[in-house]
Amino acid sequence: MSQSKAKTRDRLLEAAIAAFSTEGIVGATTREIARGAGVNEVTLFRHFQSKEQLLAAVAEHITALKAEALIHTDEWSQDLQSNLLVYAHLHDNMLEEYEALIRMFIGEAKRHPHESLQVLQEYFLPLRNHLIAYLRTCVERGTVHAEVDLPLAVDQFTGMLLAGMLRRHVVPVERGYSRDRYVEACVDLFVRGISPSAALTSSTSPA
Amino acid sequence: MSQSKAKTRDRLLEAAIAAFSTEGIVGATTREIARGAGVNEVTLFRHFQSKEQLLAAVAEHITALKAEALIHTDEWSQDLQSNLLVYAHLHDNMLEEYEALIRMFIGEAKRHPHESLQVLQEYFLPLRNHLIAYLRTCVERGTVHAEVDLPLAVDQFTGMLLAGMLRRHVVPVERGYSRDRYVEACVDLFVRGISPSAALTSSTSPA
DNA sequence: AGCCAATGCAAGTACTTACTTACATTTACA
DNA sequence: TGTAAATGTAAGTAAGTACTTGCATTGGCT
Repeated sequence: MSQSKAKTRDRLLEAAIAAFSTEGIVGATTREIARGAGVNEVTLFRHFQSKEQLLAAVAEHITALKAEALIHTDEWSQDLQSNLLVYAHLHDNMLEEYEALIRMFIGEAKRHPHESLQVLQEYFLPLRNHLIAYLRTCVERGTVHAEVDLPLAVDQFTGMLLAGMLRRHVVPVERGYSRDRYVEACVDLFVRGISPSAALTSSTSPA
Repeated sequence: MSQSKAKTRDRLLEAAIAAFSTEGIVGATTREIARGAGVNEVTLFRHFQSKEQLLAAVAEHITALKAEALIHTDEWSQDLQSNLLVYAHLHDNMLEEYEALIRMFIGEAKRHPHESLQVLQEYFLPLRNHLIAYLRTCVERGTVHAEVDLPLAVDQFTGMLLAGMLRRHVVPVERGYSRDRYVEACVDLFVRGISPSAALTSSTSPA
């Protein structure tokens, strides 16, 4: 019995994620969420006392899935450029998969700061730390120069990917390059930026 | 008389921008917008027949202001790095000024595609074209290598700035670097990427 | 079979929203 | 000063919302 209860709870959470993503938090109705889960609206309120608590449970439910994202990231087997390309595509696919949810929480960030931070921070945090740890080994190995601020650089890198996804969905005009080409270009730009090649040009001492 | 009418219309538009930005499109109420403009709610409906038409007028009103943004961008007087730093700070300040509005339209992109595209595209388009045109002269001058896909590169550059703004407001945690430092680092990374320094490392032919 | 938790169903409550109508009042300008 | 456009005031409508209550029904477990 408690298994079927957990089942309907999960279906309610999934339906809530879908409704919140596409309709927004205020725009999504408990009636529609219940219908999407195939249950009565009253059942929704028996599981979650209010719409706010449902939202909190949704945020918890999403962050609980974060461990899965790490499964395929233990292969830093190739050179820096190839490894980063693999990571970039993985990251970009995650962004694409949850694009509606991400955009929704970006818009709702000031109205629901806790849930926004919980989802958008905790979900990508392990991936981010994994990438930073890898780049640190590259610094020791000499394939990344030591002056690089790794957390900042990683934010730049993932920021380019995030902005690319947002552009695709918010300003869907023909931009003259494909999605894959953009991802590859981000890797190229990033690698050139962190490689120990030429002299460092700092903006505080312009050439 | 028609001057005072235009005045109340403008005040309604400004109040609508503020309300839409902070409360979202569905969350913002006509009552609150009218109160913010200091007029009666009925006056709002006499100027704009519906909330939807008010939103459309808001989008038009915002894009009509875009010309102003170009005023201070005709100074490409220094070297590449310095010029880009000036541009980056200008762009970043614009992002910061309209952060709530930008986040709102990102979240509402699929529900109001026309208005989202109108605002987020047309507003930054002239700035973008201005930057591309400048970089084209740099290619001719030899300070930017010729293989660079300029529109893509500019999207990467502005994308990093956009993502930086979003992180500040959506995931407001201490990141170990200041806002200015992030902007400078974006310029550094970008300049290293488009400068004709070392050999090109393409992701299609990794070293 | 029988119990009990989980769900369904019908109806209702209290509230808010966008939007309207009718009439009174202000305000600019000729 | 007179007139007409612009605004204010008061009241109301129709619809949707989150959420509740009471009771009937299901379905798994012992």
